[in-house]
Amino acid sequence: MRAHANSPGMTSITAPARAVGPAGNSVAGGPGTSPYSLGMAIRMSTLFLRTLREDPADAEVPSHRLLLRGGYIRRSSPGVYSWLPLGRLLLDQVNRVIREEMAATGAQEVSLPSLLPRDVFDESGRWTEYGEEMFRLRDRRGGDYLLGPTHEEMFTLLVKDLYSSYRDYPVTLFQIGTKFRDEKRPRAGLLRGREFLMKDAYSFDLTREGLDASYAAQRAAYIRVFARLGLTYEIVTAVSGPMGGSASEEFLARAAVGEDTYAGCSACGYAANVEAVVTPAPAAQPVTAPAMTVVDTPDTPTIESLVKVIGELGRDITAAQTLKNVVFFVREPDGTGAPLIVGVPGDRDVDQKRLEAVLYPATVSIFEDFAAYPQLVPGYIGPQGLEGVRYLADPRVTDGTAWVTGANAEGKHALDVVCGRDFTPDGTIEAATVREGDPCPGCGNGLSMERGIEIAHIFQLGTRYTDVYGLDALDASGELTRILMGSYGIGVSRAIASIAEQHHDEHGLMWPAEIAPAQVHVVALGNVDAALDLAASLESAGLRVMVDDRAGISAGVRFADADLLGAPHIVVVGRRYPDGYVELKTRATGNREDVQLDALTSRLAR
RNA sequence: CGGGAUGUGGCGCAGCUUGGUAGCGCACUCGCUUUGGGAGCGAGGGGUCGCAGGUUCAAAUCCUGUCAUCCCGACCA
Repeated sequence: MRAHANSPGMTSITAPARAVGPAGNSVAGGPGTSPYSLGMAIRMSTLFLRTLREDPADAEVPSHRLLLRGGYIRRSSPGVYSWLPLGRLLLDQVNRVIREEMAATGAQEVSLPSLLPRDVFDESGRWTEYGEEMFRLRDRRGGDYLLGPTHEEMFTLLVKDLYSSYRDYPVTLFQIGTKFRDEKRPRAGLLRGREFLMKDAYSFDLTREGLDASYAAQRAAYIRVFARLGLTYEIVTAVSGPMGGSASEEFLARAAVGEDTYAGCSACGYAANVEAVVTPAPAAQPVTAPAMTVVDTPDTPTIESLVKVIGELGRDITAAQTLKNVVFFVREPDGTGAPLIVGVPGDRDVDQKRLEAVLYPATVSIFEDFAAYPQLVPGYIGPQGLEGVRYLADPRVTDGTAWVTGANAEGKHALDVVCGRDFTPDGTIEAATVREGDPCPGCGNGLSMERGIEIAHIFQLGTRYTDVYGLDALDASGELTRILMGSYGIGVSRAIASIAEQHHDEHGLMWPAEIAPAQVHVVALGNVDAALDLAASLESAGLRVMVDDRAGISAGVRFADADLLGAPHIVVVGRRYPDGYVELKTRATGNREDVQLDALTSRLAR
């Protein structure tokens, strides 16, 4: 495939490389100044590129550092980046892979606006639900608009606009475009931006089975996409977040700088985002504990101090036998709110991320208004005899389990407080922190915790949006059928950063051949004409080629830039060229060998 | 939103304590030399020192305010 040719029938309109002088800059003006003309190698002598020798001070993570140093991207404003020519070429390659795999599923590409009217989002509820994360703006007439964070609403309306018969379905549409989220704290370059590139696809089906099939097709396509992008990743079960929906999986690229934590089980293959990890609940057990007693435990506001004091009273307990009760304030999207007490084993904390995931779309904050609830004694709260406040317990708090917990009085705790006898929670909740070694819900073995970057999220929306807009199809018997929807997103710019995270060393980037902006980087040491000739012949053999034809640059700089820019193969046209040899360096391994010119193309092809 | 730090040419930094009219390295331009792993010598161009007030004969430097950026945490996909 001729990657740079954007129209199959087009041929080169530039002069052949051969005609260009040794200085590499002899063609002034006209089409020849393009560093990557149609069907021709990228010429560094005219490429809009300046590599940086030193790390920019504000770049910490490897992908951000190297993409900046290599001249792929430039920061424009916080969390917003420009793509320079090399970055743009890289992006084109990644988009090409995505488009090919989308086409293979039968999905059709469209392009919807980013500037969206408020009323559409009022109907879906997301104008209020999405919160501060949404970029909002106002036009001259005072009309409210937003910059799209995702496009469920618009796609649903688009399909409703055109389709009304069961004969039209199923259909899957996708687009690759810019998304906007007003991050409180953008960070790590491309990994978490306020403006970013996303491929989002939406499937529309008549039946549950159809939705399952569409979901499976997209999931399989994603597996192929990420394999071609050279990413190591894990598919984990997830919660669906602000988009709503049921079945939900995330693709997490393994990376130390990842912001998502997931739990994996090597024994049975279970993998879940830490938000979605299910705690195996022990079976209810008969009550064996003696009757509840209350003891004086002054100055024990923490679990640690409590365990110590109870021990001094002659009762050896561990933190895991205590019940910690944390008060939160839960605010619903409509603005109403109420306190909620969450009970977890004392050796664990409440993971607010997990808590919010369960309570979504409500938001959670730390409870402070103890004056309004005199029955709540901070540091000494217990579930027994608690009135007027909702109490949800960890799944490990099953009937018959006995706990040491607060006695709802300053300086007092209660022993042998038995669930089902002394108190009954209003329900269970997954909110406790998950730890390395916790039992796997699939098989009971120990879970391990890993960090990852969320590069894709797929979920079955069902009728979440089709209900809102009334997207129906007339079936064969003339009845209306509600359409079932699925949503499938790939963070394109984030995936690129993830590739950089997984494929680099101390010298620079190491792109997989499939998406490298140039698959071969030809370094001219002295003999620029020869290098250009070679580049042209490699290009005509179907490879994407970049050639360092810059004048007056020392060999060391050329080698360093080649390593930094990250083409998988580096070909050096140097001292043995007159004998018919060039040096071939494999970027990923650092291996170098002399290769006969005649054999080079076939070597690179395999 | 809490904590920490920083704003001086395109990039990385020094100068600020003790005010005196801006400097170093890289990059860039020109010349000569050099030419297989970030070359050498020489000559150059480029900065209202984040912004606004104030103190002072004089402010990058001192004072007040403000804005911005980065990092950690919290939160968020």
